[in-house]
Amino acid sequence: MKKYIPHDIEPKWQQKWQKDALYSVDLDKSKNPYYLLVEFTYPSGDLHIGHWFAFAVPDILGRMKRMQGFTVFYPNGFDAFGLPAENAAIQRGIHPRDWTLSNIENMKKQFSLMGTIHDWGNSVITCLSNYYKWNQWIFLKMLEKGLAYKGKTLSNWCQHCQTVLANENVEAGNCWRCHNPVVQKEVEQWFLKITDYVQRLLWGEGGNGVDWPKALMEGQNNWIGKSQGQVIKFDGIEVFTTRQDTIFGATFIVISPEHPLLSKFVTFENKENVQKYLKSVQKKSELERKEEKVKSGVFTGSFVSNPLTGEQIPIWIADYVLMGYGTGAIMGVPAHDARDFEFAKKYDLPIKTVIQPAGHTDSPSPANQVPDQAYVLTKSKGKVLPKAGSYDLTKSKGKVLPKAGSYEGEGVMVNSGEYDGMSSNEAREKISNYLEEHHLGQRKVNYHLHDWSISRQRYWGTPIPIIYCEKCGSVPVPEKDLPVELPYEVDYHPTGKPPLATNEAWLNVKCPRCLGSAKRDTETMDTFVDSSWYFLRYLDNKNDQEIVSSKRLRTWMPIDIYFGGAEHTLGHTLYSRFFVKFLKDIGVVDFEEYAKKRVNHGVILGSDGSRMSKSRGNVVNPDEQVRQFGADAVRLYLAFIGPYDIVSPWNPSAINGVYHFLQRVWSLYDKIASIGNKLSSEDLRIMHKTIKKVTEDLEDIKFNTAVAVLMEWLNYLSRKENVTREEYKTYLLLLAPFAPHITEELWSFDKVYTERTCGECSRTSRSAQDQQIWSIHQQSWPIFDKQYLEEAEVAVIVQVNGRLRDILMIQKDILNDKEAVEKLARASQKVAKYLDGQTVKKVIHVSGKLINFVV
RNA sequence: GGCCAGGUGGCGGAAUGGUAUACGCGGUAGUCUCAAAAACUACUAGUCGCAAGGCUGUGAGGGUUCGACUCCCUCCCUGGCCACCA
Repeated sequence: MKKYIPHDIEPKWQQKWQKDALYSVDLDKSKNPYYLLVEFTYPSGDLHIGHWFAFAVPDILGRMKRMQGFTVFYPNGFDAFGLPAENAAIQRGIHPRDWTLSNIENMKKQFSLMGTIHDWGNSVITCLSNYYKWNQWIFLKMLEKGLAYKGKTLSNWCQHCQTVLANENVEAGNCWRCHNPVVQKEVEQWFLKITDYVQRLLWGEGGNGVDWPKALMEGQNNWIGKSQGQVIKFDGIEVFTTRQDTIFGATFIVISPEHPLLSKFVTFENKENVQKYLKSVQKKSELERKEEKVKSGVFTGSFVSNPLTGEQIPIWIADYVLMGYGTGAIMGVPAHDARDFEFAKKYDLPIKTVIQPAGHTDSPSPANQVPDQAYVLTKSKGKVLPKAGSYDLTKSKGKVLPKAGSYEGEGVMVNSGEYDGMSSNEAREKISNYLEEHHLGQRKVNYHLHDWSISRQRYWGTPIPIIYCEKCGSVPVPEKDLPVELPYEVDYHPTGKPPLATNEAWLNVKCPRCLGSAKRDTETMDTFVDSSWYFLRYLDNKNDQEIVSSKRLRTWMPIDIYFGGAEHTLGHTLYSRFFVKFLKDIGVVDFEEYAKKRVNHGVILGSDGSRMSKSRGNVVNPDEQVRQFGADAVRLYLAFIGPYDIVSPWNPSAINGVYHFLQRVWSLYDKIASIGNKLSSEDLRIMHKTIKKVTEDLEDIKFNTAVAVLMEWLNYLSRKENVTREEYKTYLLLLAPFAPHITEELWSFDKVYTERTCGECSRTSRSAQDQQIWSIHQQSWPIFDKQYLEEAEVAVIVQVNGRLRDILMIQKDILNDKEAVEKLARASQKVAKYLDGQTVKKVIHVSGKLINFVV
C-alpha cells in the first residue's frame, strides 16, 4: 500500500465535503438539533494555534454527535469591531473596514484547513450593518425601558487611545490594548443598567439549572459582590457598613475626595490643605492610587456625632474611600478594619476596641489605648490567637510574626454600652434594628457591580442611534430608520475630536421629532455589546425583519454546549447573560440562561512554557504544522495534549507521536484478513470497551483519554495476527471525529467500503440513495453492547493486611462466592507465605475486585 | 489581602476508596541495513538482590479505614483571577 501522506488526502476530501455540502444544516428542518458553539474570534488576520485548540477540538464532539444522529449546528463568525482595526489601520494607512474584511477572508481560508464541520452559510460579521442594526435596536429597546441612560461619571480614560475603558479592560492600571496608563476623567456617556439585573445574574446553589463551571459562577458572583449592610446617618453624612456591630468603635469618618458634600464640611482654616490634597489626588492615575502603600488624607475641620455614643468625631478626606462604592463615605473603625487602623496610626486618631475574640475575654481589654499597644492578633484559618504586645512584620526563622493591627473577625462585644457581652453577630442585628427604629439608618444590599458604560470615543464600532436636537434634546433614531450606518469617510486618527464628528454629511441630520437641524451622537458602542447576543443571530443571519425568528429560537436555543476562554468570566459571559435576560423580559426569547453547558478551554503555551508571543519567538504556526504533519495530526495532538481546560506547553516531539500513531492506523489496513475471521471474546471485549470509553469520554469533554484508549486498542490490534473487517471498520468510525481526513480516505478504500455496501445494502446494485451515502462522516456512531464487556475470568487482587500479594484469575461464576474465592486465595503459595502461623482475624471480600486477609 | 485551581516517573499526563504511574514523549538495548534514517521488538519510579523476591514511593506531617493519590485536619509550595468592596 502507498504511504500515508496527509497533504495528498486532506485538501482532496475538504473539497469533496464542500462540494457535496456534507455539513450544511437546514435550520428549519432539523431533527435532534444540537447547537455547538465556540466563542467567535477577533479578525486579527492570522489564525494561531490557540484558534485550533478552541475550534478543532470541540469539532471532535460535534462530529460524534452528528454520527449519533444529531443535526449539529456549528457556526462561526467574527467579532469584527474594535480598536486593533483602527490602530492597525492608522499604522498601515488602510481603512479599518478594508483591513478587517480582508483579514476575515484570509482567516476563513485558514479555518478551512482544520477540517471542521463549520457552517459558514450562517456566519455573522459584527461590523456589517445587517448585524449592528440589531445592536442599535436592542439599545433603543433598553432606552425605552429606562435601562439605557446617559450619565456623568469619573471614568477610566486612556490618553493614548482617547477612549473610555470598562474596569475589565484596565489591566494593572494600564489599557488592555495599548498598555499605556489609564487616568480618571469625568466624562458623560451612555450606560446600560446591568445593576437592575444583579439578582438574576447571581448564580444560585443549583447553578440556575445549567451546567456551567463552578469557578466561573463563583467568579461572577464575586464580581457582582453582593454585601448586606446598612446606610447609617452620622448627622449629614451617610456611610455604608456591613459591620454595624463595630459602631461604638467608630472614631472618625472618612469621605471620598469626589464626595458631593465635601465642600460643606471643609472649614475655612482647612481649605488650603484640602485643596492641596485634592490636587495631589487628581494627579494620581488609577495605578498610582492602587499601588500606594501608605494611606493619605486630610482633615476637613468638621465633626459629626456618632449616633450611638454621641461622641464628636472628626471628618477626614482620603482616597482610600472610593466614591464608586457604597455611599462614598465610611465610619472609621480602626480597631476592627485594617485600612482604618493604618489610617488612624498615621494621623494619630483614637483606636477603640469593641470586639474581643470569643474565648479570650480574659485578655487585657485594650480600649482607647495607643496604637503601638494595640490588641494584636493573628488569624489562622478561622481561628484566632490573641497575643499581647506589639510586633512588626518581621521574618524570624522563615515565619512571619503577627503584625500589629485590627481584629476583623466576630467575637464578644466590649465597650459598647448595653451591647456588652453579646456576640457580635447578635449585636449587629440589635444595633441595626435600633438604628432603623430611630431613623438613623436603613439596611441596604450593596453590589460591587457597576452599570455598564458602553460609550467609546472611537470610530470602528456601532454608532449609537441617538440624535441631539437643540429644541427636543436627545431623540432616539426611529426604528424604521435603522441601521444608522457607520460612515466610511472619516478621520479616525486620534485627535481628541470623535472621529464620527469629522464627517459633516453624516453628522448633521434633521431631528426626527421637529425636523429642525440636529446632530448625531458621535460615539460608538463597546464591542462587548456585539458579542452579547451574536449566538442568536447565527440562527437567522439574513433576517431583516426581526433580530431572530422565534421558530428557530424554539428549535435551537438554548445552546447545548458553549466553549470559550476562562478570561471571559467577567466580561462576555456576564454581559451576554444580562442581554438574554433583557431579551426575555421584552418577549424576544423565552429562556433565562442561554447555554445549557459551558466549558472553558485552557491555553497552549510556547514550548518554553511561557505565553506565545512574537517577541519571544515561541509562536507555533498552525499552517506550518499542517504542512509538516497534516491537519489530522494537529487535531489529534491538541486533543491528546492533556485535559481540555488546563494550560499546557506545546511539545514539538509529542506531535511526532500522534503522527506516528496515524501512520500505524494507516498500515493496519494491510492486516485486514482477506477471509472473514471470527472475533474472539477478548477481541469483542476490547472493541466494546473502547466504544464505550470513547463515547463517554467525548461526552464528558475528556478528549485526551479518549485518544489514549484508541491508542490502546491499536496496540492490541497490532499485536494480533489478523484484524477483521468489523474491527477495522469500527476503529475508523471511532477515529473519524478526531481525524476526519485519514479515516475518510481509508473508508473509501475498496475493502472497507465494499464490505459495508454489500453487507448492509444491496448485493446487486447500489441505489441512488446509497450513492449519496459515501462518506464515513455519514455513518452511524458505533454502539457498545454490555454483554461483550464481561470477561470469563476476572483478575482478583489478593491482599494480606492491605498489601498486594497475588493476583488470581477467577472464573466468573464463582466471583460472588466468598468462600470459594478465599479457598483459592489461601491455596496460592505467594499468599500462604504470609498467612503461615498467623490468625486471620477478618477477611474482606469485594466481589470481582479483591480479597483482603487481615491478620 | 481575598477567592479559585493545582502539587503523581526524566517530561505531558492516567487512576476520585481497591493492582499507582494507563496513553504518549524522551531514554536504553536489540532486529533489519554496507551504513544511517525510518520501522519493528523488549526494557524503562527508586532501591536491595545473580535470581526468586523484598522494601520504599503520589509536596510535608498527622488522622479515618481491612485498604488512601483519592476522604478529614494542619502546614508548605506553584499557578490563575480579583483586589483599598467599607
